[in-house]
This record gives sequence, C-alpha cells and structure tokens, in this order.
Amino acid sequence: MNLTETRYTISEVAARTGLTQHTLRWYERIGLLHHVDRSHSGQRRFSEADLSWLDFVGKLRSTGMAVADMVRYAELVREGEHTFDERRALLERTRREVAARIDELTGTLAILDYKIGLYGKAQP
Amino acid sequence: MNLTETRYTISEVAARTGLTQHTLRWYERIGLLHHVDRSHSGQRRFSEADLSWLDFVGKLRSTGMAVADMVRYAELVREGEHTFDERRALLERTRREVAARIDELTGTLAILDYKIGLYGKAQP
DNA sequence: CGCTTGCCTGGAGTGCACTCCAACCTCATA
DNA sequence: TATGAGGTTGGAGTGCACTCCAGGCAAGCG
Repeated sequence: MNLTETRYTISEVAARTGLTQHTLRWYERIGLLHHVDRSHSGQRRFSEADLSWLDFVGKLRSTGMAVADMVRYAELVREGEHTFDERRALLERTRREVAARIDELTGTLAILDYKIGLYGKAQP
Repeated sequence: MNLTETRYTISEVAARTGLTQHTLRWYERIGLLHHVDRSHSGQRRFSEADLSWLDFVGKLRSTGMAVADMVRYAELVREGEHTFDERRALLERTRREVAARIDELTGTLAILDYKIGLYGKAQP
C-alpha cells in the first residue's frame, strides 16, 4: 500500500463531485460508499478509489437507477468474485433501460421540435 | 360543439394512459388538467382533447420536467395567445435539457458497455 | 487562552409526486 | 329493495432521496 497516496477531505470531495457533504455522509451510512478511512481525529479521508467509485455511482445515478439498487451493486462488489454474474446481469439490465430511455427522449425531442415549430410560425 | 363526441370515464382514461385514477384526479386538482367535464351525476367524462393533453403531459413528464413547471405551462395555455413567447421559451429550454440528457445517457451507455465488457472477459 | 473553522454523530425534517382513506353517491342488475 | 361496481370529495399518509439540526470535538491563529 502506498502511504503517500493522496487523500481528500469531505469538503474537497463535495466540491469535486457536486454532492453535498450531507449526501456523502449519507451515502456511507446506507452502504453505497464502503467505509471511508478516517484521520487520527476521526475525520474522513477519501481515497482516489473512493472518488472513482463516486464517479461511477454518479453515472448509475444519472440513469435513474434507484439508490437501493446501487447499494445492492455495492454489496455485490464487496462480496467478491462469485457475484460477477449477478453484477453483469444488473449492468446489462441497466444498459437496456438506458437505451430505451434514449429512444424515448429522442421521440420527445421530435415532439418538442414540432410544437416549437408551431409557435415559431404563429409568432416569429 | 359536437354533442356526440366520445367521452371517457376515469377508469378508461387510467387504462389508456397508465396513470392511476388517483393521479388523474390529483392532476385536475393542481391545475395540470383543466376542469374536466362531468356527467349529470357528477362523474368525470374526459374528452379526446383531455386525452391528447395528457399524452403531451406524459411526454413532458418523461423529460424530467417538474410538475410545477408543467402546471405553469398549462396556465400559460389557458391564458391565451399573448403567452406564446413564454410558452415557446419554456419548450425551447426543455428541448435543450432533453438534448443534454440524451448526450449524458449516451456517455453512460459507453461506460456501461465498457464495464459489461470487463465482466464478460474475466475481471471487473 | 479564546475564537474560528471544519468536521463528527444520530436523528429529525423536507419536498416532491403521488397514493390512499373514509364517507358518501349513483346506477344497473338480481 | 338490496347488493355490487364504479364514481365523488377533502385531507391524510407514503416512499424516496436527500437535507438539516443540535451538540460536540480538534486544530490553527492572534
């Protein structure tokens, strides 16, 4: 283990991720973030690994995945290699949902363009 | 006015739109749905216009637009032609958000594919 | 030394978008 | 006439994802 590895305080992580300090603590509490290291005085010291996990969580979050499902995924990761199949299945299901969502939004875009076009003609 | 125009009960509309009867009544209460006609005994009788409005609301809803904003749009529609500019602006803002969301999801899709690829081979 | 800043905790509170409840009404059918 | 299905209302309740609070601790500064 590299003892000189960079660590980040909660306010730094909040600034980098856009999450609030409250939300970061809450993520840890519910198990979405595995126990974060502490300084000798008990303050959180986030690692690069924590940051990249938060980054990935942000992606999942942006897909609309429920927090409970992300916690489930985090548990699977912690449980080790024998959960590979379940993890891949979860990711594949999410992938299908994201693709469907993109299609849906693309359709909505067309409708918005149509409506905007109507307003555009009526009142240029 | 065409007196033979088809009308729908709340359960029919719920079945067609996928919304619950509760939600339909709530939409009317908050002004997202303009006052729906009633039968002589006070039951709602939805018109085709109500259905297509609900359809459009569903599209807006699927973009992630807040209910309060949709109510605002509904108010603008009720207020008449002098709100055209504001309506178009609202739709254009929504359009930009939808386009951005599609981009975001497309990026997420790539990341999911990458992760799934890793599981497919051997390691996460 | 006191003061400020930053962080800690468990638990309570918030806002959104529904979702349900209780009590009641109307109509068609048995 | 009574029973059941489907509808009405205002208001209360729910689940989610945060968001905030009170009370306290530790380090740095003048």
